Amino acid sequence: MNAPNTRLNMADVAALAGVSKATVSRVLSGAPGVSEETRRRIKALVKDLSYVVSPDASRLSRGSTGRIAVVMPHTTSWFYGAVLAGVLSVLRAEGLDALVYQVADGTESRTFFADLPVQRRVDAVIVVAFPVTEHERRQLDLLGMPVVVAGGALEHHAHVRIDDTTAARQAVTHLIRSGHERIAMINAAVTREWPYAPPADRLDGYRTALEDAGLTVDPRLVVDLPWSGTMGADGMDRLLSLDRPPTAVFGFCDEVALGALRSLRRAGVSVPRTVSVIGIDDHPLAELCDLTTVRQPAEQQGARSAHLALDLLGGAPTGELHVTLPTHLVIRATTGPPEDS
Amino acid sequence: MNAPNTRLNMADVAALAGVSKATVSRVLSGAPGVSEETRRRIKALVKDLSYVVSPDASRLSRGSTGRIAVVMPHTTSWFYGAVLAGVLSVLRAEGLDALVYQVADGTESRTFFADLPVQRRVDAVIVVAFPVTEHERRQLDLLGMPVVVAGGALEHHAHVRIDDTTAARQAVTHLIRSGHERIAMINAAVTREWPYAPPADRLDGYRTALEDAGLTVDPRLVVDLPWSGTMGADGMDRLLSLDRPPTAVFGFCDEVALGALRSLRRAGVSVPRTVSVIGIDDHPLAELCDLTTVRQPAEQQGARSAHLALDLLGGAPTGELHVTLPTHLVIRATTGPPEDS
DNA sequence: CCGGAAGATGTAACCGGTTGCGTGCTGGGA
DNA sequence: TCCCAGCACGCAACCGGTTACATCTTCCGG
Repeated sequence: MNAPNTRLNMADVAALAGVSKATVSRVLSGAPGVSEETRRRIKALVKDLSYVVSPDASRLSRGSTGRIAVVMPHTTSWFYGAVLAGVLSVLRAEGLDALVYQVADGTESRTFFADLPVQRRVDAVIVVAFPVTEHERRQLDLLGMPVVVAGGALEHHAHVRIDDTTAARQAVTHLIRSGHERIAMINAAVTREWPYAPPADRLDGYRTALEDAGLTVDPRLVVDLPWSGTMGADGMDRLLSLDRPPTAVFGFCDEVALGALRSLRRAGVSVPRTVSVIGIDDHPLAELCDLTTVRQPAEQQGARSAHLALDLLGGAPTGELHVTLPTHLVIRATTGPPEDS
Repeated sequence: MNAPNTRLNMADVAALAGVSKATVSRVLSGAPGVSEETRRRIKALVKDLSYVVSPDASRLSRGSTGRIAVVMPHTTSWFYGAVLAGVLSVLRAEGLDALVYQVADGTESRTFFADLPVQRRVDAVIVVAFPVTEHERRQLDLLGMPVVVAGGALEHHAHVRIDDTTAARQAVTHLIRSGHERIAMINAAVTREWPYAPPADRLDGYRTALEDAGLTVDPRLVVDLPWSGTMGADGMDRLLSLDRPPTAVFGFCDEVALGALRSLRRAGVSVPRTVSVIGIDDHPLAELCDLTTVRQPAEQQGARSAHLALDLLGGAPTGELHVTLPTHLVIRATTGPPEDS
């Protein structure tokens, strides 16, 4: 294989093959109207020269960019990485490229939705677990291209997600079945700047699970904290300082649950003997920490979103545009019956 | 602000403004030769119409794509996500887009380096902590565009990384200073298919730290395992089955160390009383697990790589092309003096 | 032996910008 | 008053493909 020669363009290849650009183009795009022999000859030459078409030029005449934007608030945490992995694997199979936009804080978000830099650069947008304000949603509507939401939902748009309420119910129900009655929740606080839906849904699941079991919801056992790496630990500290601490704690996600575990360990509280802990996600490190949790399929959410985007691009929305993927309880070593039972 | 109108092109804007495309182009690209008044007028019109130039068309005439490829073996683990975050933040500031390629297993790797799909799609490539075979390296050389390696090194190319040997020495020296003499290492096994450099370097640091302290290197205390989520746990199990288990364990990275912690916890071994554990990375969850570790600046490595790529694109390699970032010992609760001291 | 359909290939316009060069206008110095 | 520098702007070619349409063969039935 020779050196990939970027200086080479289709006209050169055509000249070398003794045909016109049109014929080369037809061969390369698999269009009909070229004799089998010519086709073979050109293909061989192209391979020999390591010629590749310019996607930009191609885009210009064809109209589609062959790219899809993936927008996420950050790339560091497991969930986003996993969703991205799912998206990428599907797109790669289709020969599409992914343009990743990290839109972290409020300022970035504002400029992103004001400038909409994805305009004209991509054919579709996949928004990953993004707290979108009403105004931002309207901006997305104006984009004039398919928008798919992964790990969340957005009016007017296709989405792939889990049922947060159900996931929370699965977690809390497991605690109830184990015999717990004083069950706390450490939740992520939602603000107008951060209108993230899962906290409310999971809180709802927590509440209804308790109510369905005939247990009362004690507001002192629900701790709301702004999102941070140590909010689980902070929340647990607060719960431990109560007169009657809970016997079980449901964390908004695994990272929160792991934070709670740290506080319990430092306080010398035995887990799960004195306090049980459960989270949501099934973060890879949850396994290493023996954390009981409710697994959500992150990579699958990414993959399905990508498929949805492709469907939408194909113009034929064959399947359902609103996909909810199932979650599963994964019992490990941080939950058990309460001490007094 | 009106709806971003994708149907609008520069000719339309020019017609509306009563000028030629050339003038609009000059205004939009900040080129000289346009009166201040015309400039203002066109800018206002452009804003009013929410017109954005087509980056592809622009690329075609200008020659550069305004995009950079980021190639990584996977996106899920913290390190890659953090590097990506660093890259993205720098690129965004420069108005460049990032095309992310996930090249996971051997097959993907082979096709990636054979087809070099990044050709003509980007101006530069950032390769993140990627085990690159000799043949693949040569393919990269042929690419004819700047290549920067983040979290590793590659002949002929710029790179940003940490000194793995030093990092390992920092970890092991900390254990030695705490009084340990039987120090084990759980390392990632390198194969021809996976020619990843850090394992060898970190092993080297482990060895030299021991030798410098006058300690002998016991080969039974070095466990090599193929990379997996539970290799830390598996390695620790093996170490625990020795006649004389070590009093301290150095994990190839934090995930390995956390795996070791799980085995110790399950075996009922007290940490750090009976066995101390240390890793490398300072994974965000290391803090939640109170894991002592050597911190490496992942996001910075990404950011510096991006800057390097930009420098290289600018044609003026101002600074050093080989950057080594410092690592720091972070002492938490999984290390302490050995029991018998 | 002839007309015409089907298939292979070339021609040229077009996608949406960028830019070298040319033109027309203005103002200042001789 | 005349000449020319200098500025503002338009013209048109070009970037590298795609594709509608035209042209030329070739092979068939009549």
